[in-house]
Amino acid sequence: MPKPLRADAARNRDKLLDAATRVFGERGLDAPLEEIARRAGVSIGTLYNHFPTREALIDAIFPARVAVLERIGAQALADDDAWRGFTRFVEGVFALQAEDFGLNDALSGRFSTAAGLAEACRGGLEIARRLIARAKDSGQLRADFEERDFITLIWAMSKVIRESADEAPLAWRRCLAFFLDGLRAEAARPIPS
Amino acid sequence: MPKPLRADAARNRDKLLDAATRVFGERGLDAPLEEIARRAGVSIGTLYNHFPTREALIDAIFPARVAVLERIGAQALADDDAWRGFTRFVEGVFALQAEDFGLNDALSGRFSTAAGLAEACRGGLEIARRLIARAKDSGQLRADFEERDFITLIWAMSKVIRESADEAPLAWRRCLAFFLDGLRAEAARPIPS
DNA sequence: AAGTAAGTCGAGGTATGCCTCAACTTCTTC
DNA sequence: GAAGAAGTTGAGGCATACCTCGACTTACTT
Repeated sequence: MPKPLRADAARNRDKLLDAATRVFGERGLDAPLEEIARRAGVSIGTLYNHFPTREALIDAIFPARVAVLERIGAQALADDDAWRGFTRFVEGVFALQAEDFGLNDALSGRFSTAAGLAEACRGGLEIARRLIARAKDSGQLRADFEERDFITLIWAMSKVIRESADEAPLAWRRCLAFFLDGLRAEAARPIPS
Repeated sequence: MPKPLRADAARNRDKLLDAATRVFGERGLDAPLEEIARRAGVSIGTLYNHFPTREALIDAIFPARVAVLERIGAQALADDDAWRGFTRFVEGVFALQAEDFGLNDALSGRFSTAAGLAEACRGGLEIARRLIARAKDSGQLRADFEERDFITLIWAMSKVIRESADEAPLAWRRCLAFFLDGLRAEAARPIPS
């Protein structure tokens, strides 16, 4: 339906998406749009011509990246061992976040105004829900761990990832290991009110 | 040594500290200084007259707040049960952070350029170190938990606290409970490299 | 009560980043 | 290759926040 772009416009659009992916990846979703335009070798006006809002740009990039998570989740669901599937999924998600500050922001809910991104996140959460249920059913994941706790975990780890990126880029793995040990059914103690 | 302030200046200084405490508490350490001046009923020039940099203002407020942590830590060290002391300290720290976004920023290392604050944090860490050692010695805290993991935990929880403050102000307690269950010696599994 | 040091004020300069639009350039079509 | 549609440009207006400085006001001293 949308009429085809002129050749140069299509080229510029690609350059913009490319630059945006890099800049968002390095600096997060609130990186200055002017830097994206600069890196794309294009004027700020052209950026706005293609993507009238920051959300539009985000929506053009991140749903596909989030979809990668769904693939990881699908593989995890195929794992014989429900616990191993769950942990591999979680580790996979954070490993991706560690390489891409934009994805990090995207998953931790900043810019949830970007409709396509929000939709993709819902898809990812759906898979997470299934992995959680399966790991609980197998008796390996503690019974009181819920979907909302998964979201909380994403918040927690996203900060750790960002904060330690320069100094100790593997710190998040240690932190996650501790956390996962607390999620095993046999480690569970009642949550104090 | 510093000659005494004129009466009105001392009053303004107090009003500024008061306003800054509230504004930092609500909005974090990067709150606009002009709002602090406004809330103090004083001009921006007066703010700069008393506190030439943001750091000076932070240093005038937060060392005392961080010192509260040391008191909590001292109480925790007095607890018969080393594990209970450790967990009470941790919970105490985060409970304070939950009430004060400024303290939250302060402890998670933003504005570590503020010398007095950094010093106070070092003091707090010293206590944490002792609590950790004691809880490990008692065989209750897992042996591979280190001081740097405590710092990582602070990063993690600070984000959870901030993010959930509006929607679910108790989410951090759940998250912390899971995490602490993973810190018990009997829950510990080797950390994957 | 006057003189002066101390303190206050706030308009305005600087910087960053958002976003627009009228003039210009380039592609495509016939 | 001319005309028109499509796309690009970047200066400039807007907003926020930082920070300064010269004119003004107030408190203290004698």
